[in-house]
Amino acid sequence: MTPAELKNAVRAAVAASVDNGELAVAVPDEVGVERPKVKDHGDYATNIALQLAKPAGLPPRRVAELLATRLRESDGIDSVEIAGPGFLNIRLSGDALGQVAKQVLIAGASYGTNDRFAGESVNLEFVSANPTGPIHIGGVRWAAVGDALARLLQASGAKVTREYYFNDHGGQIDRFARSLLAAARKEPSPEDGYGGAYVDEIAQRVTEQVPDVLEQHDPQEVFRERGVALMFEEIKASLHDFGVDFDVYFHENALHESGAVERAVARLRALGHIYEKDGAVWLRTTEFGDDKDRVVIKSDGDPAYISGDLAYYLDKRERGFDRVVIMLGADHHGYIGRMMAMCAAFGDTPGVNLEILIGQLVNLVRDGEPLKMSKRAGTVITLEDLVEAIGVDAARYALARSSADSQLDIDLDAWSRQTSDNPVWYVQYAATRAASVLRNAGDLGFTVDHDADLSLLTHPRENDLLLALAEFPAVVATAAELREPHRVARYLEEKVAKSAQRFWDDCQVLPKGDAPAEPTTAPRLLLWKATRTVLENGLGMLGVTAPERM
RNA sequence: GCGCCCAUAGCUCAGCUGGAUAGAGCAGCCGCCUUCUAAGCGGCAGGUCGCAGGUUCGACCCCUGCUGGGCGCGCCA
Repeated sequence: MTPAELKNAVRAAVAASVDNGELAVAVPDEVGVERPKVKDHGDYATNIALQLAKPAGLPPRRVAELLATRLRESDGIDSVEIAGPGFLNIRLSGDALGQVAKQVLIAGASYGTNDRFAGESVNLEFVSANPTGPIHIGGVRWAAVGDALARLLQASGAKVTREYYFNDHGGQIDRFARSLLAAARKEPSPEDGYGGAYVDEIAQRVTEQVPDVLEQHDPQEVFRERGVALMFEEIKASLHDFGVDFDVYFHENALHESGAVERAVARLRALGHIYEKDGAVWLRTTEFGDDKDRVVIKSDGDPAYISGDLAYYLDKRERGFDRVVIMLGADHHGYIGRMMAMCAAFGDTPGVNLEILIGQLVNLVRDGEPLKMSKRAGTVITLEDLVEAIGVDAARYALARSSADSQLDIDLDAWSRQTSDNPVWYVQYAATRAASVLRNAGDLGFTVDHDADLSLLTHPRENDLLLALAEFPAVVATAAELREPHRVARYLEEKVAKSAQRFWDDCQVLPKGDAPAEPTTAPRLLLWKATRTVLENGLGMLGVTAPERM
């Protein structure tokens, strides 16, 4: 019996009591069932009686008694106790819990998927770093978290498009081009230009592609075009090596060249949210909660930066996305007000059609001191610096295991150590132990038998592990719904890997030496297979590998 | 001045959106390898959940005000 099935049973008990006239309440759509912190409180607990007591006009314990009586008659429930103010503590029968392992095997790679976002089309935009340098550490957090979120939403039934906004229109590109030109001429970088060894590298490569570039009549334009292209290819390659690939790379230039900006402004004008002042064109965002109105077309006739955002949002909606999600760094949180106002100005619902997630800053720490210098990028710490220090798996896991709402320090020494103070190793170690049991079983001629007698899984360690595996689909759904992939990482560490390690220690699976198989051999093997499946699926959602051996 | 995020064990962080005795990992101390990976497991110790009020049967969680830290408030992009 899974938690979802148990919820249905509890809800059915409520419905039955209502039908019978014992409870005068509306049957809730969803009832909560949780794992109690204290083991004595059973396998699962629900506070539904406390919640229904007030509307029913009955004491909580009286409601609890009514529900307990009915629940005790349900299949798969061993006992129901009323505790404290009116909690229902539920214990499952051994076989009902054991069936979870079998269900994991049957579902296989799809175990953990759910239909929370079925039928929804979601556009996730993240990283979107400017092609003026290697991808910096701020963008890396979203590379890991955003990609994990994409996987979680997909696992929850959504149709997800990963999108990267290629900011190739504004003045920072000109500064980059001037920096490349200066480097090629062996001159110092301009005051407002870009520094770092990579500028010299890119300038060098452009010069190799176009040997006479400095003799051309507009060399800066050559450096701009080719330098940006090279930089962008490099960014794509680093992200690919990091396990992150985008479905759409969208060019800001396209919005300006196609007339999309003008169309977006015209649309807003028709809706009555545009006015002119001081020779510029303004969007009345204050009408929708922003703290000041925003210039859309500058007095010199050039579109302001936000006009690209207007057109880009409209374009995404016209491409059919129900939800447009944008993930930004903490230094961009000031955009939320104007973006949400813009969304409302188009007649959409902020928070539903447009969602903006803010990730706080990440520091790389070595010897207790924040890293300040990068080999290639000067004072900007890059994706390469991180991966070089601790590897892709540790990097992705370290970034994905903490809430994006909090600033994060990544201790490079701890995460590069191949010991137990490195959380990703702990989870991967559990996964390799599962693999090794299955491998050794195969060598001994045992196969995983789907018809194994799961009622023999009565050891407390087995019980705990089964309960942990049963939680997975709900963890995935919650993580997707709250946009918090770190819940999956914590679950894998604290619930699955922990329970699996304890199971390993206390429950020998394979017979020793030449001894014949024990009755528990087959069900335990099946439990290991289910555990391996959950660890693989869970790590997979974070973009981390589950090795066969370490 | 205004706004966003954060504050929980010595350190790094969870806490399932109001429930039972606040949880992990590391660091510290004590145990466990005569067969599936000891990169592990068990135990001990460690807390005024930043401070002060409020809301209610019940608050780490919600509200208000402080304190401290990070980041922002352009006709830049």
